[in-house]
Amino acid sequence: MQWNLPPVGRKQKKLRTRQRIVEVASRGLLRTGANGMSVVNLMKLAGLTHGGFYAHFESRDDLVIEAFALAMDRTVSRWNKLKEEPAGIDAIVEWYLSEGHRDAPAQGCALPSLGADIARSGPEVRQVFSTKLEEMIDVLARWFAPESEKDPRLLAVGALATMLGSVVLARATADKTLSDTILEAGRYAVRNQMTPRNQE
Amino acid sequence: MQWNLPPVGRKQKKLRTRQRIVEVASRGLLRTGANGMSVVNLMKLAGLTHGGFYAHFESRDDLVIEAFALAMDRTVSRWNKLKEEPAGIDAIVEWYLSEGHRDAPAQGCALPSLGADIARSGPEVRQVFSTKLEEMIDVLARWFAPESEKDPRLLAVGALATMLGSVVLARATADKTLSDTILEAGRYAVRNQMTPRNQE
DNA sequence: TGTACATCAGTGAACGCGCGTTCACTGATGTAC
DNA sequence: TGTACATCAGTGAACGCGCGTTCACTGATGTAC
Repeated sequence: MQWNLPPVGRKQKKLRTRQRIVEVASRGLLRTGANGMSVVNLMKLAGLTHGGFYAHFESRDDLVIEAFALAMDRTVSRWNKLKEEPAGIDAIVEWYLSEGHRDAPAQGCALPSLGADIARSGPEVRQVFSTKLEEMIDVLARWFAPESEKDPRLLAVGALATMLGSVVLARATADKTLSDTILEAGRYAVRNQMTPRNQE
Repeated sequence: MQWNLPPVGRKQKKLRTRQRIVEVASRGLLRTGANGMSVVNLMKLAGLTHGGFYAHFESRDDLVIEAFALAMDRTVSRWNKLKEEPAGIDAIVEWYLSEGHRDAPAQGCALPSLGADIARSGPEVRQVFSTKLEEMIDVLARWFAPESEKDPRLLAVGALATMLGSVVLARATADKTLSDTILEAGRYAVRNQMTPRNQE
């Protein structure tokens, strides 16, 4: 080899492995919570043994931060895709408050699954969270009553809080009828926030 | 002793100890999450050693269920007290979305702290949750636009979801300014839900 | 192209630790007379 | 009231287990010539 590019074969394979671990972790942690998955189980799901983990990450905490950031990115991407549809923000709201999203946390938004865990985490995790949250707010804010005298971002935050809160409640409820009602209540509440009454 | 009442001294003392453990646990778990506190630490906080735990509870899981139910009862009681005030439901909303509530999870509502954990728990925990949630909805529903064509309970659920979601977001955010804004957005959103626009 | 050596992603046994739970014990309290 | 015995709330050492992390090793891949 006379061209002095770095050797790519092994490095690329390692990078793909690393991405697979983060991917598997980001879905697993949404399902089990930030502390619900061991390094052993995680690596097993990625088709590896646990020892190799530390060739890719400094610690389990580091992986959790990356996995968590990826999960939030995935939601932002999904929203950006959904906003292409004619329904626009309605498509986002319908998806967020759907039975499908409620029943498949691993494929869904990180906020209902990990929000409380993040609140208990260190400054690094919370900093990542804040950054990604701003992104989510920005995506939503573009649809929110730009003619209103209220900051669209404020309206977006309210709608996001309503959606995530509804999903938390709907997932925790044992009774399916009540759970479905909660989703409906969430959809109704968000719709109300999208065209707010004038303030007296 | 000729009257055949049960001996009360020791039994009452034991009952008080048991209540103290549940009390300590209910506050500790709000702070740390359902898996964040060991039996050893819990008993230490209650001023005891860990061995005695099993004189009071069959297992740690049993204690968690009781502690969690107590935490939800405490919130219901607080709301019932707040509703005596002239401000009525506004007092509840103001408390829920206050900086004080955000910054003291152990003294607050169980939903933002434990909601996601409950969703991952067994049917017994979720059954308790559903029952207590219905109580919370009932308390809130009495204030919600009884003249509206919409079920007041549906409005109450929407407001509760917005409040709990806002507190989750506000607690997770690293940036205090953003966190305060989230609380404000929550208050604004809930106010909007209390007098919904007419549906077209 | 073929051969000898270097690299390093991934393996799996082993570590120290904290966990939930058990159990023989203690000593303060209750009961019997 | 005093004495002898029974009860049992609480103690603390010990258990087996799963955890995050370390490390000597392996064997496939890359490099040098």
